[in-house]
Amino acid sequence: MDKWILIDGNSIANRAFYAMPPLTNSAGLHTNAVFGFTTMLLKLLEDEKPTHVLVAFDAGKVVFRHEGYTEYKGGRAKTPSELSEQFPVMKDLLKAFGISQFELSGYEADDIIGTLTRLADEQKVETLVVTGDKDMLQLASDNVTIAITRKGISEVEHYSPAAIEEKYGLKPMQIIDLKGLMGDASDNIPGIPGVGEKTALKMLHEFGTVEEVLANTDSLKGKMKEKVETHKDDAIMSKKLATIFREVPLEHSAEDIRYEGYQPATLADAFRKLEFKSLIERLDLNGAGAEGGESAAPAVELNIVVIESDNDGEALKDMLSALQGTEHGLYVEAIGENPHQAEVLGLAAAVGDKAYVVPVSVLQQPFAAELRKWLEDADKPKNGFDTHKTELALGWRGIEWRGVAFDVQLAAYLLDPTDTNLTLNALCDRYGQSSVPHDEAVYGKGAKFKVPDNETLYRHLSVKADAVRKLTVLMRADLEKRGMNELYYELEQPLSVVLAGMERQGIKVEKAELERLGSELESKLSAAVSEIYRLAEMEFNIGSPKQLGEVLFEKLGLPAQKKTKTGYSTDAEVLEKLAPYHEIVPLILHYRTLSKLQSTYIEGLLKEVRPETGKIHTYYRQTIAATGRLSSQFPNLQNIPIRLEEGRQIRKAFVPSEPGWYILAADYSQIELRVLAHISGDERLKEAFIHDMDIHTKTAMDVFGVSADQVDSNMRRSAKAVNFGIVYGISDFGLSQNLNITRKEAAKFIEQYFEVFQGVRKYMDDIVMQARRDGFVTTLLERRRYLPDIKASNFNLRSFAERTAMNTPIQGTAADIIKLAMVRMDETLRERGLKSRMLLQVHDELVFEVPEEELELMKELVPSTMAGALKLDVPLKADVNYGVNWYEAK
DNA sequence: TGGCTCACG
DNA sequence: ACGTACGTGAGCCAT
Repeated sequence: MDKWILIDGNSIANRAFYAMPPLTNSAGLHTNAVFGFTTMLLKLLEDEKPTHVLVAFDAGKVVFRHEGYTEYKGGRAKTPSELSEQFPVMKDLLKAFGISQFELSGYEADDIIGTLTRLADEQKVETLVVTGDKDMLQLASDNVTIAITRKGISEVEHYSPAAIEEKYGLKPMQIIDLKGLMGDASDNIPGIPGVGEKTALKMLHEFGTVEEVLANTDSLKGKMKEKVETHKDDAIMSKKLATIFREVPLEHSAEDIRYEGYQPATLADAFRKLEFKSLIERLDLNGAGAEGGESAAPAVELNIVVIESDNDGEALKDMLSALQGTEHGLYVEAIGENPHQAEVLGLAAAVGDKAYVVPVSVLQQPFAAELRKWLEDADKPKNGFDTHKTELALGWRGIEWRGVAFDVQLAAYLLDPTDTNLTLNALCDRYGQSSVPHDEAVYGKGAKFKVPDNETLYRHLSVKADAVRKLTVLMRADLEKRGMNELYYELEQPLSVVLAGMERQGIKVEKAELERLGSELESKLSAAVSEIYRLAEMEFNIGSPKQLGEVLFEKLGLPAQKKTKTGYSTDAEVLEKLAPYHEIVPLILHYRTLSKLQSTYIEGLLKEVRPETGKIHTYYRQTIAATGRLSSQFPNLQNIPIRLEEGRQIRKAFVPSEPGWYILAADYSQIELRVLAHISGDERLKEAFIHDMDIHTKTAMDVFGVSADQVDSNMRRSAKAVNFGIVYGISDFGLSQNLNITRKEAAKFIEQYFEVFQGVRKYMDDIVMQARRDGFVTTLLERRRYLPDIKASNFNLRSFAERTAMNTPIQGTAADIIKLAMVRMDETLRERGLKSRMLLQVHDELVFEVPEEELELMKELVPSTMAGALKLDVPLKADVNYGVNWYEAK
């Protein structure tokens, strides 16, 4: 079966150019559009496995559409030279790929593609059109799917005729009617002024085509009628301009676009010229082409010494003396996502042009005692990568890794906390270092994972250690430059050690208690299931949103609320609204609650309890959250139920690990709003916290202008929602959703809030301006988050960035504060020789286990340490509770 | 593997 | 006119 891919070259190149950060090769040639284009192409080839591929380009100045309308595409800014210089490069690269490209004087890429899709329809060949231009949706058919780029270029959304129907309620051909009515500013297609997408869709749903709309203007009202009638001709012309011409005189046949695959050598040479090192790695082209494998090798050839047996005592001595200074890099390879269970393969150390490798089997032998002593010596500084994981992986094998001086991964996170690819390979690319091979290329992935032969493995570890050595120097300087030394060395680095301690300590969980709750749930579940089947008069999988949707909206005929990509939405919000219509609905909500508890919290947690100790050991990730918060995995202990009593019972299973001890939990009171009071300097808000008032009640008093005893529960609830909204970066829509009120009412609340809390309004305005000016926002401890979308022309992207600008300093500063408290608390417990142990962190809460004799002390010490972690213009406050389990500590 | 749903702060 | 509240992780279903 043939499969064609037709790519709109100009459109994709444009998208790539604006989506990618600037990038040049050493000759100064801009390459970002080429790079983006290429990554997208590779993904397409891999995902779609086409038999035929064509890239079409616009050609010539005079496009036939100009005849009769000279302003077509007139308003468009001139293509910047940084992009136009990349077109010839792109065309050469396509040649190297062996991919055909068409352009034809006087026609646009759209028309060429339109013509080929006509052939595809005639021959019934499965075809994918790839473009950034929604106009192309008009080409969709049973054979032809349109892939539209979104979010840059890495992702595409596929549109079949059914998908278009679902999203717009239109047939593919009606897309040109849509454009005819609403126009397209980017192509200078006028449409009818004042008609946007919403209005246009409404008209088309009623009348079907531009012509029918124009013939029925009588049924329109007032201004709209007038506008449509005065711009009849514009609409007709716009429709014509938006119509893709599908009869281009091509002198080619389908055979001309057959794709046979690329020649590795040719492609390797082309990539090398462009300095696309990561792509060479990705396609494993190192051995290919003119330069053979040399280019991927480190600039200076590493001299690798493998320490394999006790005959290598001398080499080991060399290694240890070389490691005395701080100019080194260490890398410990620990395989597996969960560090508590990771398998350690070995350790490599790079100093100068030398690398020493110690396989794990050797590391554990008697003659390596000196090395182990060095690793365990807190006074011997070590530079590593993901040392948090290393500490856990080695720790479970009896080696206490201490004395981390610098961690390249942690530093990279602070330098850009939104970076989701914190691998050595990616960091080397970003910092212009010679590339480290992808782990996937060395080990394979998934079921194909395999440790390679020793030579390959040792080389890989050496190259990584060498990369750590080089990146350490660069990143230390970067942290310094950004004023982040204190954040790194005084907070995050020490915290990493504190976290590892908590994780290894673990928290004791009573399996029997979970099992007891589990069997209660089981009987409630089976009762709910049979009742649901009875009311539905059929059996189906309640856990399948698809089947549930069919039952609710088709069989039972309940009114569908909103839709998702794949069908009816059945989330809790929808079901709440449906509850009055049918008694099955509350049962389904109940079923959802129960099955969530059963699968995630009973079965899920039971699987994580270590049989030897009865404990659960979570793993806090310190390099994930963009705001600086921690996250918790394997299992997540930061989302144990509390809001509903049924789920809260789960907490009864979390108990102290020593008999007679207690669980003590302390949480910050309103930390985010206190932080907001501090950074905004708003006098009223500060005043409220200085007097330790109930903040939601106080907000209600001020916003509604009433006295404390006049605030009813509804007013307080609204005020609470407004306070939440303020922290999140408020929008009238968001608030209206949350409170189930109209947008207008929500907007009024917000306006009233800002009238009263003018300092907060000023903060919100200032922080957005600051983000626009600097490109980033910071927390009190100089944690930084970049907001590249703050200047985006796309409303959505920009609005999102603005809300993030408002929220991140607040959420991030709160994260800074509790992290400080954790480091202090750990020190204090140690210094005072206390037995109490810090076990968990849940964003604004710390959980300890405490022996009876320390209870009185800890009840005072924990909240005072938390409150004193950072001095603000308002007091910080923490409440403390304790009990025989986590449930009782409330 | 991605989408949906839902648990937490 | 645009379509949203901020930040996470896990289980299950459908593909």
